[in-house]
Amino acid sequence: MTADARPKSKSSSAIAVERLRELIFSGQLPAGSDHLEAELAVRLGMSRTPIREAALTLEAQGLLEVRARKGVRILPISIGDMAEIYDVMTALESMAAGHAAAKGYSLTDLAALEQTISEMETALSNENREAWAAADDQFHAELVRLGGNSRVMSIVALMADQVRRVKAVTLYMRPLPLQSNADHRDVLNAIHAGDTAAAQAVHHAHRTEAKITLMQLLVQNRLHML
Amino acid sequence: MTADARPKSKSSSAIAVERLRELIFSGQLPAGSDHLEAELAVRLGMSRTPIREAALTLEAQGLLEVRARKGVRILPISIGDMAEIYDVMTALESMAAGHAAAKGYSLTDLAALEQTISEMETALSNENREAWAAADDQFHAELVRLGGNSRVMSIVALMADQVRRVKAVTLYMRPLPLQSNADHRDVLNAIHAGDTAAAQAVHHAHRTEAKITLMQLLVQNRLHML
DNA sequence: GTATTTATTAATGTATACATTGTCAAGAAT
DNA sequence: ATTCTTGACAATGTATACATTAATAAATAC
Repeated sequence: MTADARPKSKSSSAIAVERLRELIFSGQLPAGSDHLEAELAVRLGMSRTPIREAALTLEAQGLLEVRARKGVRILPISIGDMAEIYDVMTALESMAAGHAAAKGYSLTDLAALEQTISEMETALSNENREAWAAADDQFHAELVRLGGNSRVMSIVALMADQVRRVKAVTLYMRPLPLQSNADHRDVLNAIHAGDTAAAQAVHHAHRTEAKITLMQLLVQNRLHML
Repeated sequence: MTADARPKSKSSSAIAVERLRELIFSGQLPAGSDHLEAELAVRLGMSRTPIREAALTLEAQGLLEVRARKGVRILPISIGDMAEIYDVMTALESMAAGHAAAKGYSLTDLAALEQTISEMETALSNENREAWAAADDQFHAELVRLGGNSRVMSIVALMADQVRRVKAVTLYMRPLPLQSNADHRDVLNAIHAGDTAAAQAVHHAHRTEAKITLMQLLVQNRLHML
């Protein structure tokens, strides 16, 4: 048996997907901008073929759009888009919370969820918004995982991707989300108690509140498009 | 040269997506079967490139899987998959029904939905299951459209695609869905009355019932994989 | 000066040649 | 007989050449 560290050579196409995602989320490929395939190929040091395949994949994920003879356009996100995305997340995450409660998870099973809440509390007391946002993302991902529906996991992950750029902008505009954390703990408790209706209702209310807060923030700051 | 009157020339890639979908839904590419890219290219009369691009697209849509050196595999659907799919549809369609009720649609706005219900009634009295299934699909698509969330429309359409093959099998196994039609009319009435809670609740119950019926049917007939 | 037509061209869409790599089978060593 | 090694092969992954087409500019007619 070989003692190599399994470099696990990834395909250029997979690398292109990763790198393009990074470039989009970091803002190096700004929303609304157009980019020629050949240009991106040079930038990533590969031929047009894997770039095209990556573009197809990212188009299916809703991050960009390939337009004939105009290159790929990084999709901007409007307030209306955000409303749509939040509604989808609200519906699916609430269902996941309910299903999670029905599964009779032990405290051990819920340790990961508990962990993300602790991290959010720590981040809040340190007023570290970046850390809080990261832990919040993990909380929602873990909640959905506990729901046990792989399709819900995939869809919610796609929606979370689309909302990521907007969150980066709004993170420092709003007050520290103190109430948010109490909500999270309520959801955890309802799941542990096996109360499906409560888990679903509490999380639904939590997400609805978050949506309203974000919408107001976007309107007040004239962030109609990001 | 052939006098093919094609005013609009679609790309080979787009044609490949269409044709492959047809082949999958018609069962000519059965669930679980593997197919080499070169093979499909010959079959559709084009090179591997558009076939690969179409495969990428269809993979993102959850209809098949591209596996290195094994060709594309048409994804089978298990009972567990069906449960997941129905849960996603239930959550999103119920939300759409609620939102549709909140929009204060006039009878004119709801004419298309009314039309699909009439078609289902006609199909039922004629015991025409194919026509009923087609109208049922249209009802759900129209309901989601009235909800006004484009992402919900896309996601539900994807789920409906995945469920299509299974429906073709189960269509003649179950009794005629008489209750189903009454449910549809209840949903329409709730939307017209502007009763968001009722629209959501009634549709949720309708979908939950449909899921249970289908699950029992699959288990009883040992259809663990399709 | 304006508008219509035509020609150029730049970028994608497609075909094909080539590189890479896992699979599978045959054979050697134990 | 079994397992491990090795190597040929076959299929995808990638690069590149070529075809197609819509946008743009140029030119001509009015």
